[in-house]
Order: sequence, then structure tokens, then C-alpha cells
Amino acid sequence: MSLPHMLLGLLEEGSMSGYELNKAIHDSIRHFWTTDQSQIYRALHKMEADGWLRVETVIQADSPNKKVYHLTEAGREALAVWLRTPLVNQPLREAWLAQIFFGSAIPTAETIRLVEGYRKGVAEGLAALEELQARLPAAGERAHVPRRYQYQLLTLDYGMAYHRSMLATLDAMLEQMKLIAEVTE
Amino acid sequence: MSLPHMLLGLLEEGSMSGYELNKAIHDSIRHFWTTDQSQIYRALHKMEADGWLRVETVIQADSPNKKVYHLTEAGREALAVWLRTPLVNQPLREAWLAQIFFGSAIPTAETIRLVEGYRKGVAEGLAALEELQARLPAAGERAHVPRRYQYQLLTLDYGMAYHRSMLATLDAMLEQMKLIAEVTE
DNA sequence: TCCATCTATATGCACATACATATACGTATC
DNA sequence: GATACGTATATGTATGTGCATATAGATGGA
Repeated sequence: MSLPHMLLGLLEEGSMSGYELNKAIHDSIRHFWTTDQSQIYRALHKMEADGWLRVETVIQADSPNKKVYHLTEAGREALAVWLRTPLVNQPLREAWLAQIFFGSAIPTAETIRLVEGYRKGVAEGLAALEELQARLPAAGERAHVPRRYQYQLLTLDYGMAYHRSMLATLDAMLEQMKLIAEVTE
Repeated sequence: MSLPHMLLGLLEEGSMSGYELNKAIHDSIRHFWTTDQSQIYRALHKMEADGWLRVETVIQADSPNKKVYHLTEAGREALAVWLRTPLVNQPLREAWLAQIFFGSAIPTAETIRLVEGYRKGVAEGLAALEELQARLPAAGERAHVPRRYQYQLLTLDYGMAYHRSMLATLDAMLEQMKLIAEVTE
């Protein structure tokens, strides 16, 4: 389970409440990790019990009080260890590929339509990432950007490369499927 | 949940027992879907209760009796429907990218080492797929191959394209990280 | 005044899934 | 005779996870 370590990483940049962590996940790591609000609070409770976090209750006048979490030394250490720990590589798990694999059970035109839909979804995902990147420094200017920020940009690069490759692969797949349709229909 | 539909797809090609389905998953769709043996039996029970499958108990002399599952009309129909149904597109979920995103908390050399490890894993995955493909028809001969089989090859193509793209992206990432290391260390 | 919305935290619940374990038959090996 | 292995099916259980819901203070608009 990685969520606690995501939270450690975010809290290393600055102390936050669960509510703020939820927003931070949505704003900055959504392109490779999403989670439910309820999981965040559950994770925070466990992390506090494990001594990774210290809670500070902040009384607010203009909105409900909040519990701001701070990294402890143990938490900082847990993050540093995790950042060096190779994760077990998860095998591909793509249910939609089964719709291709077993596609011969329905007319080719229908599977083509399906894949075109998936292509559209990927194109939209890529557009969202490109829009995000347009508001950030270009590759040439990166050397002058804080180190922390350079790492963050690398994950955005990965997301875009993934989407572009996916588009190209889907296009190739669609071409092959059109050949199948020609021969057999 | 997709496992029941995976089983429908496999059983459409021929009736099998749970034990044989487990082997079929390992032999032919492992490159995009894996599962535990226990889930297969649980899924089969549910699918039978839902009327998608019919059981035939086969008495064997040389090994324990087996329960061979056959598709019913309802099962065949459920497969056909699923094959046309767009799956909700799952957002990227790559915990290792968080190790990059938060990488500034440890020396760059350590993150480089980590990514090199991941690169090795991807290269091994690609090698396994290439070995598998070497025993199958090349692209030029595909037109003369059964339609069912052509679809199966497309999923292998996808797996290889994914791995190749992943390798290229990781290499680019490693180059960027070496630049970071030069500037800041 | 009522209602919606934002801030803020928390629990209930269902589902998917993996790991471990249990049972049991037949064959081959030591 | 004991042990290991392949075949074959099944349950127990823990964990990860998302959706729904509950509670509640403050603000702003209809």
C-alpha cells in the first residue's frame, strides 16, 4: 500500500490537514495517483498511531477547526527508506485487452468502434496533461528551476510519453483490425 | 470486475474445468491479466448460479474427477454484450512515479539506481514477450492465420509496444536525472 | 428563512483480490 | 512405506479501495 507514503511525501513539503492533502493529491499527483477522501483520513490515523505524524489542532474562526499533520523524525525516515525501496513490479492488468483478445466472437467493425472510443479517451487524457504542461517551464528552462520541481516535471513527462505511445499503439491496432475486417467480411 | 468475462472468453473457445482455466490464463492471457486460482473457482460458482455456465462432472480414472464448464446461451450472450461495452477508463496508477515525484528528498544517485532497477524489470518483461512472439507467425504471414488468432496476436503487439515505449521513456528520464545530479551535486 | 456550498473529519459497507490452507486422488521415486 | 508431485476443488481471511453517508460550522444568495 502506497498511500501513506504519498502523504509522507506531500507533508515533507509542508504540514497540512487531511482536507488539504486531498486537494494536494488532486492538484499535483492526480496524473499518476488518485484516491478517495475517506482513505486519506484512515491513513492519517494509522500513520499517527505508527508515530510517523504529529497532530496539531488548529482552531479556525471562519471555518471548522482542522487537524494539521506534521512529519515526525520517524515519518521523515520512513519516507527516505521508501524512496529507495524497489516496488514489486506489477504485471500489466488491462481488462480492455481481453475485449481485443476475444474480439473474434463479434463482428470486427464493433471492436473497431470500441477501440476508437478508447483512443478518444487517451487523446483527452493527453490533452489535459498538455494543458497542464503549457503552464509550466519548458525543457530548455528546466536547469534554472528548483530541484524538487524538476523531479515533479519528470513524472509529467512520463505521463505524456505514456499517452502518446498509447495513441500510436492504438492507431497501429486499428489499422490491423481494418485489415482483418477486409479479409473476413 | 472482469474475471467472469475472461472465463467466458476462454470457455467460448472450448469447455474446460477450473483447473484447466487456470492454466489457460497462465498460458495465453498472462501478458495482460493474472489471477489467483481461488478466484477462478469462486467466479465459476457465481457464473453457474447466474446461468452463464452449465457443469458436467467428468469421472477420471487416472486423476481426481473434474467439473467441466460449458457456456450456456445466456453465457454466450453475456460475452457478446461485454465485448461491445466500453470499460470505464482507469486513470494511471503508478506508485513508483511517486518515488520520482518526491525524489528530491534523497540524493539523485539513489533515485537513478532505483529507476535503473525498474528499467531492468521492463527489459526482462519485454524479452519474455519477444521470446513468446518468436514462436508465433510474423506480421507478414498474419493474413493467412485464423481470425481468432489474429486478435490474440494484437494483444501481444500491444504488450511489446508498451514495454518498448516504457524502456525509451525510462531512458529519457534517466538522462534528465543525470543532468539534475550534475547541477546540484 | 431556507438552501446550497465550502470547509472539515469520520464511519459503514461492499467488492475485488491475493495469500494461505484444507482436502483428496493417483503416480513416481527414494 | 514415506514422500513429493501433479491433478482437482474449495474455504478462510486480510487488505486495499471506492462509494455512500453522517455530522457540523460558516458563508452567501434566493
